[in-house]
Amino acid sequence: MGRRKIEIKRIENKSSRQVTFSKRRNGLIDKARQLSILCESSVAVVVVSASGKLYDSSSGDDISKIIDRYEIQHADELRALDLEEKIQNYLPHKELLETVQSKLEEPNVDNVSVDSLISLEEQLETALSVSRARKAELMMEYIESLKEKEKLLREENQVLASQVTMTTISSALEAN
Amino acid sequence: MGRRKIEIKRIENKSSRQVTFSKRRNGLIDKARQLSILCESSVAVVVVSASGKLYDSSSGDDISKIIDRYEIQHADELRALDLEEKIQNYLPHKELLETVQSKLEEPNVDNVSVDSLISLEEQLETALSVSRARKAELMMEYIESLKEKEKLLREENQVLASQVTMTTISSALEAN
DNA sequence: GGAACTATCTATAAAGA
DNA sequence: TTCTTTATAGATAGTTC
Repeated sequence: MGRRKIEIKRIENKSSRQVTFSKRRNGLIDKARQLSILCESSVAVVVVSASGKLYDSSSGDDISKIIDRYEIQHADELRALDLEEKIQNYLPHKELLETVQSKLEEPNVDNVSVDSLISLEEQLETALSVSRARKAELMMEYIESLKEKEKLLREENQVLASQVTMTTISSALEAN
Repeated sequence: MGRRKIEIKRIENKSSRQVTFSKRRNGLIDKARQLSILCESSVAVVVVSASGKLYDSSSGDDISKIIDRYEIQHADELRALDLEEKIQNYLPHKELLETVQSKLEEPNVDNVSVDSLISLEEQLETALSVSRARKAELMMEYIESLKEKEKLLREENQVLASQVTMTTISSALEAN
């Protein structure tokens, strides 16, 4: 639906790719908005440009709610570590709290409650370090993907550089 | 773009709402696919229907990678820290410690160990949050530097590509 | 200055009622 | 399927950083 039909393949011209990206991204987000209103649903759209810039939108509900919903669905896939953690770490703490509290109500307190507190602290630390580790992991993954991209670019670069050399030499030879 | 114009508001008829949902959802996902191919980007779409059913699609990369990318971007904005904060909210352990302390302040208790526990915990928390923040900061800096490097490579690449074109054209001209 | 990105306009391909 | 409305290609101008 434009001046002419285009094939669905990477647009080679950088600036028209950029223009198309911006236009179609807006179009997509508007379609998402319409779907959400027309059919009372929630839609989240996340777009990452080639340059790594992030664009997101949501309609019908908060994007984090929609993503949470996605993560709940895929809980088995380790992505929902989040939820798993809540279940695995939060519950024992609750129990532990109750234990500590009940211990406190007993007459001869000290050692037991201090021990419980230490253990609570340790469990809490574990839970926190898991979520921290998850964040670090996400960042590391991202760093790896950037490094990979860099490597590919360097390779492409080298091919191009040798092409320049070759064509220059051959045209010099032809000149003689 | 149908037989007649429709207003963007909830479709009241249940069955046509259902039909529209299905058609537009597919259309949206296809548009996402096209955007990703045309502009070498990654697009994730998550749709939750009114009945709670989940539909998702991704193009250009795995949906979890795209969502990870979203979460990294919003790391400061609390989504990645989510759990950490939630745990801290669910477990007001500082208050608990204070409660314990006040309970223990009654006759014949080991005050010293509780005091040192509280102080230890506070110090630990401070140290951890500082080093955590510092680590995240360093990683973000690193990510920025990688992005910058990528940008430079892309530019260099483009220069080389145009050189190849130029020399090819000029040697073709010389041949005539 | 310059690269990256967005806005505007019109003709037309394509979505969808 | 039909056939109207809409999205968007292409070109270019403007904006932001």
